[in-house]
Amino acid sequence: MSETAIPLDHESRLHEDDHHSIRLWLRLLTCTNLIEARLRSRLREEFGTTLPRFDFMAQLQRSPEGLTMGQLSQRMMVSGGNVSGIATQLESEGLILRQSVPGNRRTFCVTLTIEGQQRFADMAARHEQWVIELLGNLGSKEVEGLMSSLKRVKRGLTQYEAS
Amino acid sequence: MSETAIPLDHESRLHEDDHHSIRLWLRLLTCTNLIEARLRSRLREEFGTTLPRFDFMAQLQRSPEGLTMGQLSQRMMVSGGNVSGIATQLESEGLILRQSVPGNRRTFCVTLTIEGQQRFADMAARHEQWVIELLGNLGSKEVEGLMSSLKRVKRGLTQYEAS
DNA sequence: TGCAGATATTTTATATTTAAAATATTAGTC
DNA sequence: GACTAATATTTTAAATATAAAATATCTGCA
Repeated sequence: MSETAIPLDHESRLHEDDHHSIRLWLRLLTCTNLIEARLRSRLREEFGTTLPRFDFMAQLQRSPEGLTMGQLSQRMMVSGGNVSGIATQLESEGLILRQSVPGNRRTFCVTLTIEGQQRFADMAARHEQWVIELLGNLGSKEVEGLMSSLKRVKRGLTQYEAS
Repeated sequence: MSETAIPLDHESRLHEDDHHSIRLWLRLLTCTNLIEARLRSRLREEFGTTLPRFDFMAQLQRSPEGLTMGQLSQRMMVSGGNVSGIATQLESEGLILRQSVPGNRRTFCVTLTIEGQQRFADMAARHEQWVIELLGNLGSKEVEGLMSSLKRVKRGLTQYEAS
């Protein structure tokens, strides 16, 4: 038991004759789910917030000039209705602003408030520590290899979409 | 624009000075989300079902002797309440059985019905095609490299949990 | 100008998900 | 046997997610 406990996860559903793409997909899913679960529980414990709210604020912090709801939806890879709901929450908590733009009355310019910036900075520092802890056992060679392979995966996915 | 359109996704939130672990994490998240979205929409279009339901049935098909609710929860990496709800649905549709076990009145033994097995077989064949399409642009060398690196990621995550 | 179609967002209805509480059962200990 | 703790599952409440409908606005064109 102490030697080689087989983890039970998505990969438990594999058959011996499954295609290697299936194996890769399930391993990818397992790793992502494991990391997400850790980050989610820590964000909740330490900051009383959630992953999508953190993600929302992270995108805004990266774009100090502000983002529209549509841009946030695209970058967070969730539906428009979803960001709309999260924005309503964060706005009511005073962490973001939804300002109307002079030239265009359809769009909003969403930015972090000062309080939102400070709050996010605290969380981001801890978040970075957590991710480094979670992935820190990899050497830089291995990280490089993963980055380039995953870039190919990503490119294959996005160009596939176009065809 | 046609040459090198920069995709807007989770990685858009990166800063120049972010740690390489953060970069890796966001790329992992992006790839997984992209694949999940494709699989989800196709399962809905072609079979009118969802990813968690497919996952639930996949785990059962892998274990013909049956699984308990707790085992399903662990392997699907979701909460117990979640599998409980999915099981209720699949049971009402006649795709699974939730049988009580003689020696232990706490647990259920969940199995696929004959209809469930057939239904799953149809979906699994298409699912495999989709995943091969989505990841097929990778050479076998690259898949091997990803598999071994992700194994290290996974090991780091699960042993980290213990410490 | 007027209008058709495209775009941006929100709303609605429904489904999913989690965490935590509730329920029920089992196991261990004295 | 009785009591405590652990285990297995379901239920509940709140948050999250999607798809589709509804609103509102903009753009282009005749």
